[in-house]
Amino acid sequence: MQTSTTQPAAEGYPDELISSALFLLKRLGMTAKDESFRAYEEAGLHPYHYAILALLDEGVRETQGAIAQALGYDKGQLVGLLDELERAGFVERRRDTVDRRRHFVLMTPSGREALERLRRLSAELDERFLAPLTDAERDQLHALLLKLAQAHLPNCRKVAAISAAS
Amino acid sequence: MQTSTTQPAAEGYPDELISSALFLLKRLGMTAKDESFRAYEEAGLHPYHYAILALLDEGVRETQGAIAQALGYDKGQLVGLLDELERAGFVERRRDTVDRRRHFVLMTPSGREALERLRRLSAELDERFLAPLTDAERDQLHALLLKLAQAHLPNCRKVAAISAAS
DNA sequence: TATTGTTATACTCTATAACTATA
DNA sequence: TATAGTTATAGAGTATAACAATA
Repeated sequence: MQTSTTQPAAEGYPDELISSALFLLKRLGMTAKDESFRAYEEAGLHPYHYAILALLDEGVRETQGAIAQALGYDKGQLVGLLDELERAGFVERRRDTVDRRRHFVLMTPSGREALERLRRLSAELDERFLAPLTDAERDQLHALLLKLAQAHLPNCRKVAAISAAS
Repeated sequence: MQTSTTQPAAEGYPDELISSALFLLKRLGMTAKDESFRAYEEAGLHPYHYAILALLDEGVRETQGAIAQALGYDKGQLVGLLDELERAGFVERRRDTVDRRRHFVLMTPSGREALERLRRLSAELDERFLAPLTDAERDQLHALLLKLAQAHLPNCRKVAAISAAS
């Protein structure tokens, strides 16, 4: 579709939007999400699956409710994600013997392998998306986003300890 | 809901996710989008309406197709947005007399007033969301996001000229 | 009666594609 | 035949709420 000759069409976002950090954050966040989804899809998984496996790898025996809370997912949504992971053989659900309403979720050996693959994929995506930035700029960006995350993402609050320690 | 005593539940995102700038960008972008939507909703509008009015304020006579292209919206989606703006009296559609398939979109005086209000709202939202950052850090963040935007957001490409000029 | 996990439902957002009127 | 705008449809993603089992 070539630009019409009878009218000088606008070529992109208005300047006043581009000069808003929040606007850029929203658009870039959506773009990053879309690109991630597509990339994970080629691996037959979703970023959510990666988050679940990464959480399980932290060593704590997690019930479904705890997983949903830690990742900020709806518990109904989590059921389907765990179904998929279980079908793929990456996790197992095991009933808690002392409280039979609860199910612990355990990662299997092949789940650990999948996690490794997902880690590499995640690193590639970071690398690709942040390619325009130098290493120093990437560190800057991460530090700034972390500050915002601690204020705005309830599930990032605990990082206060981490960032203080590192 | 208090944490159960029988199991040490995870309290938030896994560290490996938090250490990814892309992960934080995605989550913060979604949060920012949600908060913006809610705030604009109280004003009876959407961020998209602001984008459209801001574009029209740049002075060029825009057809609907040009608006959709400039903002990256689906043309079918734009129809509804313009309907709402027109119902509110903020824009008018006027047929192009030389090519009667086309409609120019013009902002009305009360549309200009609405734009002023939306600008104030947008500034407030930026201020509120970036509150954890100093002025210098906000500039840093904006510069970094702009670099990424020029690489990843097609409709931000033109800013190369702007940022070089400023 | 409250809680864990499951299922069903509905609602938003978006993408696609059919449709009209004009060219 | 192709294009500008409109309308209709379908899909993904998400949130809500009803439900069964257990406490």
